[in-house]
Order: sequence, then C-alpha cells, then structure tokens
Amino acid sequence: MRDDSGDRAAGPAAADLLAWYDDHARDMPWRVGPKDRAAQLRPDPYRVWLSEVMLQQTTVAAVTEYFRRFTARWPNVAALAAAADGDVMGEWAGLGYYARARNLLKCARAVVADHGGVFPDTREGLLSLPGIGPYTAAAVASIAFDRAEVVVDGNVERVMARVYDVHTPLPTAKPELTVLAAALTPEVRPGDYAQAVMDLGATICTPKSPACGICPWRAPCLARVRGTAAMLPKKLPKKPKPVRFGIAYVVRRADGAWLLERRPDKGLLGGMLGWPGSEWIEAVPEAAPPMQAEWSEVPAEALHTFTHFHLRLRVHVAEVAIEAAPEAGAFLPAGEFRPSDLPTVMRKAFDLAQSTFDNDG
DNA sequence: TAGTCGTGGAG
DNA sequence: TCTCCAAGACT
Repeated sequence: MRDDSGDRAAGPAAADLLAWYDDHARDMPWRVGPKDRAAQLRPDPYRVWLSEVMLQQTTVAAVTEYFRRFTARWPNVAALAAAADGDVMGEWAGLGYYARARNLLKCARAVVADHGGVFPDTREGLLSLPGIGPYTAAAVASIAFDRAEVVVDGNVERVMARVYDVHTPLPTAKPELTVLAAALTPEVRPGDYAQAVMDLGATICTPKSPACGICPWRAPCLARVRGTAAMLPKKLPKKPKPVRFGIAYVVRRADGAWLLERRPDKGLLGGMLGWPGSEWIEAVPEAAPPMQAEWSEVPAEALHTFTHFHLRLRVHVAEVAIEAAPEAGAFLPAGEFRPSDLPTVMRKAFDLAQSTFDNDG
C-alpha cells in the first residue's frame, strides 16, 4: 500500500489510468466496456476465458475473427466441451501454439465434469485448470469476477519497467515488476484496471517509440523523465534460429481425396492435421514415401519460420488411383477437407502442391 | 530452469 | 529481407 496524499512527487495512480480508460477503452467482441459495466452488465466468464487463452502471445487483430467463429459455433462452455477434438483443432488452425487448443478442450471438459459447467470464480480455482497459468487465472478472476488479482502480462511488465525505470533485464525482472504491479492494483474496478494497463501498453506505452506525450501516466513516469523509456524493458539476448530441413508428401487420389495424418498430441503442431513426411532436422532428412506412386518434386520449397527454427520443406506430389492403399496416413474425402483446417506450414505445402497439379492439368 | 511451442504484422 | 514481438503455459 502506498499513501500519496499530499505528496508532490506522487507515483502513478490507478484512478488516473481508469479515467483515461473510460474515454479510450478499445472495443473488442469479448469486452464489456466501461460504460456497459457502469450499467451493471457483467462479462461472460466463458468468453473472457476463451479470449484470454486466444490472446496468449497473440495479437488482438489475429484473435478477433477466431473468437467470432468459436463463439458462433460453440456459444458456451458446455457446447465446447461436447465438440469433437478434430473440429476444435480445425477451427484453431492458423492461430498457432496448438497446445492451447488441446488444453482449451481439456479445460472446458473439466469445467463441465468437475465444476457443474460453471467456471471457478477465484484465481486459485482457475489456476488448477489446464491451460490456465498465472496470467490467465488473474485476468479471468479480475475481469469476469471482479477480484483484485495482480495481472502481469507483457504489457504490464513493460509499463512497470518504464514507470519505475527498472533496468533489470527480463525475465529476471519479473518478480520485481510483479511487486510493483501489485502495489498499484486497486480494490475497485480491478478488471477495468487490468484491461486499462493492457490498452495503455498496446496503444501508448508501445515497445517501440512510445507516445509519452499523451500518456495518462506521463507525469509520474520515471523513464519518461530520465529519457530511458525506449530502451525499456531490457531483455536477455536470444539465441539464433537454426535451419531445419524436411520432406512432405502430398497425395491426391483420383476421386479428389487427400492423404493426411493426424499428428501426435505431443510436440510441434501436436493434434493437427498434416502431410506425411520426414522428421524436420538440421541434416538432410531421409523418409520413405507413404505409398508407392509416381512421385514428382515441386520445384520450390515451402519456407516457414517457427519459434525456434527456420524450416525448408521440400514437397513431393503424386496422383494415385482409387484402389491404391497408403502405408501411412489416411485418405480424407474432398468434401471433408478444408485447407483452412491445416496449420500454416502444411497449408503452404498444400498451396505448392496445388499449383503443381494445376500446371500439370 | 531453460527449452519448447506458431503466426503474421510492423518497422 | 530480417528482426522483433503479441493479453504465456508447460515441462
């Protein structure tokens, strides 16, 4: 607790940020804005949870359409819990970090099976669910249930590092920044406050060239006074990404079916649809094709960058007869195959294969 | 604990 | 072109 009464050099105050938020809150499909909140409208915990999971390491712009599609198809946690795994993974395709989608289903099913279909309303209760960590538990507890939990995401880390001019590099600085964030978190409107800091970080206290001139916390911000805002927060240097190589085999059957496989739940692109192929390794890979056929190699590579490596994927294509039997994967009928169900690297391989088939007639 | 795990937009 | 990075969780 701090007492700023009568202090000329007062630190940042939650009230000043909330006043700014009342005028500048961004509009989002999952958000109950400050005006609606004043009219006693409460956010739906299901929608808050779903949005927070989607927003983990993901921009608002990328999330918005996925959120609309998910909530249109599964309007509540019971509907999501009853969904088929493949349908959920397919809707998530393209959003990345697919463990989130697997845990999303686990969480929805746990809420239904263990909590009567109602989300726990405390940080501790939420923390026990799959895919809900320290950030998401605090965010849902404060936004959906009006609890004064300390919400610390990348925005909060950046804002605290600047307001208090903290030069300790992340992630070492996280505990220190959490203490500072806790001291600022108000008992009133904690959910609006959490969203206000994140809006501030996303629109004003941005990573590059922050707009300090229009910041509601410009007066108490130490980094602004000292001219260090643009270099904060400091971060440990990151490792370079190695290049890995792989082969993907794209088979089209005469009736239009495609040879696909469901990837194992653990590991990269876990639980997603993909083309059979080699391991992705730093050496030149070897792999047996998934079936006998007349193979041709696409004269281009699918280039893709993951979090920790670059991939150069060679694509081999073949067209086979109806009666041909694969040794790996299974044929998915044309009517059941949506390219949008594929993770991006697999869609890139598909696009290359498609153009090859098209050129061959 | 440090590594794993996606993607697309911005500069 | 390339680096950075966005409302992190899990192991």
